Amino acid sequence: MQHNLYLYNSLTRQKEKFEAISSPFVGLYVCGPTVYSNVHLGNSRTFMTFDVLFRYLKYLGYKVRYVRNITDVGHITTEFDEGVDRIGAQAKLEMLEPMEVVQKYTVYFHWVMEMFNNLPPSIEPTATGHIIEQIEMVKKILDAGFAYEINGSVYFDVRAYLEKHKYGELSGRNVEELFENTRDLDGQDEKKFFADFALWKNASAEHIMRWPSPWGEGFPGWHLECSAMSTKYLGEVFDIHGGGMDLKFPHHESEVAQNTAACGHGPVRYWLHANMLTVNGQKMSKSLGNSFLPHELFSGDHPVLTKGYSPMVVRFFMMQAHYRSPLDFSNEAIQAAAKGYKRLMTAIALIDQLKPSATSGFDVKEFTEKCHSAMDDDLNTPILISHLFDGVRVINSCAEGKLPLTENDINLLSKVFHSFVFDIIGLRKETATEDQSQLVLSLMEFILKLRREAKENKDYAASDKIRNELAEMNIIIKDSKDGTDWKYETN
RNA sequence: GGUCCUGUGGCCGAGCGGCUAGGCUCAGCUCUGCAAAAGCUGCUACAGCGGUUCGAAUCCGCUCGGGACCUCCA
Repeated sequence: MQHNLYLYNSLTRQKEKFEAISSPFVGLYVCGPTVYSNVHLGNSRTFMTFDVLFRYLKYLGYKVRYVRNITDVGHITTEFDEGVDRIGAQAKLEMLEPMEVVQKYTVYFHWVMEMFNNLPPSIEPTATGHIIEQIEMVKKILDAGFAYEINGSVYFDVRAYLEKHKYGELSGRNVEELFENTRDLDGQDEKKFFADFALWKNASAEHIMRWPSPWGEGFPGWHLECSAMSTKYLGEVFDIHGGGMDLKFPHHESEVAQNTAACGHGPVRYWLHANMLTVNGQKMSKSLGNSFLPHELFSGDHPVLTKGYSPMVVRFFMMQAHYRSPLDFSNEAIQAAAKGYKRLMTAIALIDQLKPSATSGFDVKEFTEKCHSAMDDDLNTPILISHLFDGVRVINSCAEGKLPLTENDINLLSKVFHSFVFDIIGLRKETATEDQSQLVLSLMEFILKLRREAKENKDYAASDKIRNELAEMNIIIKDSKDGTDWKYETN
């Protein structure tokens, strides 16, 4: 595969050239949502980030198997005391069957992914659909001597693991230091060591979600599903694993340990972590009350929001920041993004109307290469977008007859813009279901004729009235030398 | 308290040793009946203090500020 893609690998803390294990195939695993509540905007940012990676790898010609799980059991709120399963807890709260909870929030999740134009993953496995695989993995880890059973639960034995392997490499953590900083180690815990984590939890009498296992009825630990499912669908070693930064520890660290314990080696070549979305400088989170849901952002129906924004404006807004930087949400910032997005889309629509010249005043090849190298540099979408706006200026100048472009260059420019804007960044046109029926076209022609006549008679009150009234119907009038254009716009 | 990241102009946000990021905002000009759009020009930057270097927003140290993680988190 001919390319020059570099990705920042959390494991080595540096950018590395991406080399697929068995090109042209690439295995990509991304930690999906725990479907006990609606995904919020911060979650969406992570999935958008890896959607761009998925898209770019495909653009480069790779055959990507993109696996993104749905966590529908095992995500425990606290591992001390009883261990409350998030799905189970929410089921009680809403008085629903756990699988109703799962279904409800999975449907919302899929809707949001579609609204943001994220491509569906190749496989979207659920934890409950892979109980057998998880039990098998627990057995393997037990057999290897890196886990122990107690009261029907099985825990990963971090101290035993530390004798042969490192724990904490990915997140840069030192277990001894963790120990020093963890207070209140009460003796109530069944774990032998504070850093041990559950592979399999015994289900108490009232626990709804339960499966038979060699250790009695129970349910799998959260970290285990990713290990089991990534191994099943991508193999013992695969190319890329992604997720939000807040999953680095303990989730991903434990995943590495489980795989290493079961197979003798780490599972992943490149670990990628997306940074957080903040609101007023603080991580978006439910407990802080600063999180809002995608549909609230679309409608503007939330105290934090001054108005609604379309999904593509939101996506564009996210793409203007690098995925490894925190991104702060504010009304002002997204307002600015909305205008930028419109400017970009308007220019793209203009490309096909450009009139070719015999010569070109712009180097389209060089432009294309710049766009490529931006993406090659660890998916630097903000730089890519800055280049695209250089292209926007070129398109607009050409449209005004101030800059010549050959027919070949125009075609090339059109191709490049479509590739990067639609295929790679994953924006899509948000045409406001424009009614192109003959009736509408005739009526508009008639209205514009009335306005032209008013203008010719210098009856500007009338012409302005027509323009203003149309604007209220979201029909935007633009006068130019050649006449008057109109278009229907939303937002 | 520990580990790590970060501090750029009115706002957002790249850059990571020398070369205009870009978007939005604001001002002027061109176009225009006026708008809008577009083009051109301009306006404010690299938290502070030291150090390394011919040269630092970029490397090092300290100070101050912000954030993430340290078994809920995308």
